[in-house]
Amino acid sequence: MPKAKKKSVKKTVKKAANKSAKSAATKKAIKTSKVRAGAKKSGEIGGEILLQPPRGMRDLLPGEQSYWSQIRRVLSRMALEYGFGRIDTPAVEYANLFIRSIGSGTDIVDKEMYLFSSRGGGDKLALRPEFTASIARAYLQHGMNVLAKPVKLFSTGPVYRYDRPQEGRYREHFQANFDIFGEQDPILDAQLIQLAHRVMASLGIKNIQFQVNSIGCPKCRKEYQDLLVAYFESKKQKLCQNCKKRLETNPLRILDCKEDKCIQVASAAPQSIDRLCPECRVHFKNLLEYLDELDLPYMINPKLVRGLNYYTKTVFEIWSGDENERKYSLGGGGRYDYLIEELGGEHTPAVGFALGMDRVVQEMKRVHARTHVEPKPQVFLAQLGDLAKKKSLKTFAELQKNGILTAESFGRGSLKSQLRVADKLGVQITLIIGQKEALDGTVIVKDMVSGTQETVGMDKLVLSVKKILKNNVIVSRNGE
RNA sequence: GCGGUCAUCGUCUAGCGGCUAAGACAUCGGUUUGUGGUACCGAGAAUCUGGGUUCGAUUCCCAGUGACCGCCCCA
Repeated sequence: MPKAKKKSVKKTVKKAANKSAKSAATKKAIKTSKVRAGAKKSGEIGGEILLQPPRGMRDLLPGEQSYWSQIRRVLSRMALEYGFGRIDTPAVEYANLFIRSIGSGTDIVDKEMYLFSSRGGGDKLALRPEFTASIARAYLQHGMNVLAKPVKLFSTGPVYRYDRPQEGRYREHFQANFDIFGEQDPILDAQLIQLAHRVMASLGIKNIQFQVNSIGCPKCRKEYQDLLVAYFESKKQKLCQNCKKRLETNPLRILDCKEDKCIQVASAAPQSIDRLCPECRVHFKNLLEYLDELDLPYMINPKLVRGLNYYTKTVFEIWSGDENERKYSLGGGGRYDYLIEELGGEHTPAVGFALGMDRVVQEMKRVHARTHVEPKPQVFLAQLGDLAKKKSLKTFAELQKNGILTAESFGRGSLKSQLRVADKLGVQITLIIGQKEALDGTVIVKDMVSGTQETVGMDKLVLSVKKILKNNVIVSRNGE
């Protein structure tokens, strides 16, 4: 049988010789189960329980939450300012929704989507790899086309992509998503980029840059694509294996290939912005004028194409940091004027973008951005003895009701250990209820800063605590 | 999907083909009776999983898993 078992028994016996046999054995058993709690292979139903999340997924622990709440606060404020209504859609959709909207031939659909069947086996489902398809679905389903245009929708939540995890790249990651339906004017595109810029600025992330491009509408895109294919066909021998395939499936992506030889070929390729139809050309020109007017940091990247098929006209990405530190984009988006039609609605131009929240957090850490820190309790409630313990819960609730954030450690017995905790938490006041106080209906109010304490009646407790807190604030203000 | 680096208490690290795997931080308890910072004492806590080589593996080899990096792709 498994070596581990033999070993643990051996060790247990050794330990047992020294110490209390029973407890050592028990602990060892628990210890072993920490990582393995069964005998079968991982992933099997009824198999071992791995005490870790699946690959590419992670826990966001309390210590990290100040970044996340800061982002959420900024996002919801911006959403409000720019008139976006919050929408939440399921993380699971029918797979066809994504296949139709993102398009087969894209990496996201072809190799990164989590696909599964429902229990009945009939429904082909998928974990969402992005938001826009779901939002468009909801837009249609709930008849939002009758709302005053533009319709602006905002969402945050997890998305799932089955790719190789690295830093800043997770199989489950969180996106904030903004979509605007019903307007084709590029001023909306510009406004969206402005919004993204302001979100970053509010988070303390300076030094960002937008890359923008226009890939045209279906008409000029088709013409351009034919031209591009013809060009690449003529240079086919010089392309990498992948790009030879892309010639059939997604020729635009060749422009974005990182292989040296492909870069060389692509550098001389016709550019989409030179081949735009008059309408798209004007659209792009106007967008750039708006961006100039807003003084937003952007550069035109003619090779920017993006991996989703539904985009038309404007595409853009957000990058941060200095040139050599740039590893990945913080967000991206673009216009998708035909997606709603593709899904069966009336012609509805639209534009949207997604922000990678995990990457934004990483960036915030890198630039030591300010975070949102939740208020910490300034009061600790200590109890001593059975009667006091009984009263403590009620007192605790009473303090909270009066807006006094209070910490406690009711499970502890000794006053000393409770005071240690109080000190560690850095509270300003410790309230002590002992046997005597419980009988008298009083509380000891101890000022942790000065070390002085006084006994007050239970009815005066709130008042007394508030007074000390107020004084201490003044003292600390003067101290600054 | 391909390639590279790595894997020891909760965390950061040490170590060696062979005695009980060491330390720091953190945690918990104590230093007499109902009072916190420091100090002192004590406790619990780890060699990722599986296989191989070996008398003996935490150490060497292989595979798996995971993290990180590069490619691919993307947020």
